[in-house]
Order: sequence, then C-alpha cells, then structure tokens
Amino acid sequence: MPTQTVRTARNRYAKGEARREAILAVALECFAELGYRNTSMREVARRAELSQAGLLHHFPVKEDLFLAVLRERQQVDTRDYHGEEQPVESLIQAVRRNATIPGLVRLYMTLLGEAAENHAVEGFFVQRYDFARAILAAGVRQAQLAGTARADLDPETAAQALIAVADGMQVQWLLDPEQDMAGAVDLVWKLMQQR
Amino acid sequence: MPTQTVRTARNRYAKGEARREAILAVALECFAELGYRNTSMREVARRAELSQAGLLHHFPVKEDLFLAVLRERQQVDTRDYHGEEQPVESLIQAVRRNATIPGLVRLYMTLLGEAAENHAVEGFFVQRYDFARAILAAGVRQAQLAGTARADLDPETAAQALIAVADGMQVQWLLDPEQDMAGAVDLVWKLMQQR
DNA sequence: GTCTATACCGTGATAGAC
DNA sequence: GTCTATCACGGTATAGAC
Repeated sequence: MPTQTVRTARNRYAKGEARREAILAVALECFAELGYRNTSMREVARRAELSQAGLLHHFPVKEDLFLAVLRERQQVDTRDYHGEEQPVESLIQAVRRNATIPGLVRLYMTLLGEAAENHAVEGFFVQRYDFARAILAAGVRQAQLAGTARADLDPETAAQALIAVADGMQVQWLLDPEQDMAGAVDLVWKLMQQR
Repeated sequence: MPTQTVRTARNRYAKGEARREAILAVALECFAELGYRNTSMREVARRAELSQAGLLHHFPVKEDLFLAVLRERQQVDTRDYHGEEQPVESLIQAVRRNATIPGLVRLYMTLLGEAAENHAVEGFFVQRYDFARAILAAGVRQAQLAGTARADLDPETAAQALIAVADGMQVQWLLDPEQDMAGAVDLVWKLMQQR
C-alpha cells in the first residue's frame, strides 16, 4: 500500500488522500464514458492532471484503479439498502435511479464483461450478489408473513429472479432506452404478490 | 472483401472458405476462454496455424473477426427459435443448454461488456433483443388465447421480463454455478401462467 | 491466399532521479 | 509523491516473395 490513510494529529497525508479521491472521481468518469478497455492510464492521468507515473504511484496496476472505483460504488449501493425495511421496493427504486445517472448502467455492463475475464472483479460481483440475494430473500419472506406475497414462493428463488430481472432490464434499457426498466421488475414483483 | 463466397461450378474457393470457418471456430474458442481483451490476433493466428498477416487477410481488424463470430452464433440461435411453437419453453431450454456449453455464457457476458463500448457490437444486440421480444410476446399472446396465461398481462412487458430473467440468471450462474439458472426463469413463467 | 519481414504507435509497467 | 526516461507487448499496417 503506497498511500497511508488516517493519521493522528491532523492528517499529515491529507493532500495525498485528496489526490487519491480526485483520481477515483476522474477514473469513474473515464470508465463510464470510455469503457474499461478504452480508458488508458495516461488519459486518467491527463484528466487528473498528473503524470502517468504519478498515477501509477497511487494505483500500481490498472486493475487496482478499477477495483478501487468499484469499492467506492459498492459503499454507495450498500448504504442504500442498509436499514431498509422494503428491500424489493428499494430494488425497483434503485433501478429507476440508475437510469438517471449518465454512464452508470453502461459502466455496470462494462464491469460485467470485465468480471467474465478478471477474477478480482468477479469476486466483487459474487459478494455483491450474495448480499443482494440475502436481503431480497428476507424481504420476500417478510412479505409472505405479512400476507402480501404468495406463500408458495421459494424466497431464495424469488430473490434470484428479482435480481435477474433488474439486471437484465438494465441491459435491455441500455441497448434501447425506450424500454421501461422498472416496469418489468414491477410486473414480476406484482405477480409474486398475487395470491 | 478479400474472400469471395459461393462460386459457380464447384466452388473454386472452397479452401479459403474452409480456412475462414476454421479461423472462426478458433476465434470463438479464444474469446470464450481468454476474453476479448486478452485475445490477441497473434494468438488466434497461432491456434489457427497461420501467420498473423495471413489472419489479417481474412479479417483486417480484430473487430471484424469478433463480429463474424457473433453473426455465426446469431444464426445458430435464430435457427433454434424458428418455427418454434412454444417460444417461452424454448427460451428456458436454451438457458439450460447454454449452461452445458463451456465458455459460451462467459463469452456472452464478455460481449455485453463489449457492446457497452462498441457500437457495432451494440447493434448486434439491439437486433437480437428486438427479435427475441417479438417472438416471446407472440408466445405470451398465444398462451393467453389458449387460456394458459393470465389475461391481464401485457405481452410486450412480459416478454421483456422473461428475457431479462434469462439474461440476468446467466450472469448469476456464471458468477456462481450453484445457482439454478433455468429454475428462476421457470418460476417467473409459472407465475405468468397462474390465473 | 498465404507467407516472412518489418515498422508504427499506444499501452501498461518499471527504474531511478529529485 | 512526482517526475523523466525506457521497456516489452499488442493491434495494425505494408511490402514483396511464392
């Protein structure tokens, strides 16, 4: 680890940290706009206004930069779910929100492609899905107890399906923004609620 | 176009065509195994047992090779649907079958990432989805007439949702092969059939 | 149609000075 | 922490022999 974080007595490395944050912001922008493959370390460095070698000081290999961006997004997404009492509804809301942030869905799709080729990125997604499945399955179970979801559903399978529709619709929406992303998720969830 | 196809009187270019086919097979293998990014033209050439320049004679740029592979797969997939009287069931079957072909789902995911960054690949997917949606919507409509699907479904939205679950589950399955790909698609379809 | 040879440029990555 | 080289590699391209 080249960069230290948190220091006693007024953060002597505050400047380095700030730089790091700035780099991450620029990198997210680049990945979303250009894609992973077409984003060069030189370009990120240019936009962050430092040399390529300077950038490599913070993130020695391109993948490190990528993963750092991912971890930041994961924090945001996790926060959104935490303490949520309506997981399924928040999923639908998240889908809707994603559509409003330019490049985010595109980035997500790029990531998926990357995960297929890169073990570290794959690990990121595995964790993410495990987390989402657990949350949503709990949500389904809760709805069943409350009598607002079909009792004959297997909560795990239902959770899988809900995540899958959400993911799949993001892809379709990206390819053709006419598609009603949230509508399809909503449809499936409504079907699960019928009794 | 460097390579001519179809010739009167017993195909004088049969050898070149065969070479082309062999290259495509090797390329599919490479993309599935190594991913798009990690597949070099040199490697494809090596495996196809010809020089890099020889490969470039058939496919001047890497993307051309990629698109050719895509088009071939599209033909296979399209054939599977054609004349099918149970579109939804064939979708589920296709999902099951994909799981048995090593690297295919991985390739598909790689492609999605590529589509996010590459207009030509994007076009390929847009077409593919339009086609699938039309087929499946017809299938839903037909099931409604037959009384085997809920009458209150919007066939278009239902079709979107079905494709989305199938796609989304392939992703989850790839990341964790424990997941029951076809099971989730089946669940959603069963829900659509209840009345 | 296919080969060898060669070159160009952008890329991720490293070494070492300041 | 940041820089200036410098490297090897990959995608692309061309010339010219067979």
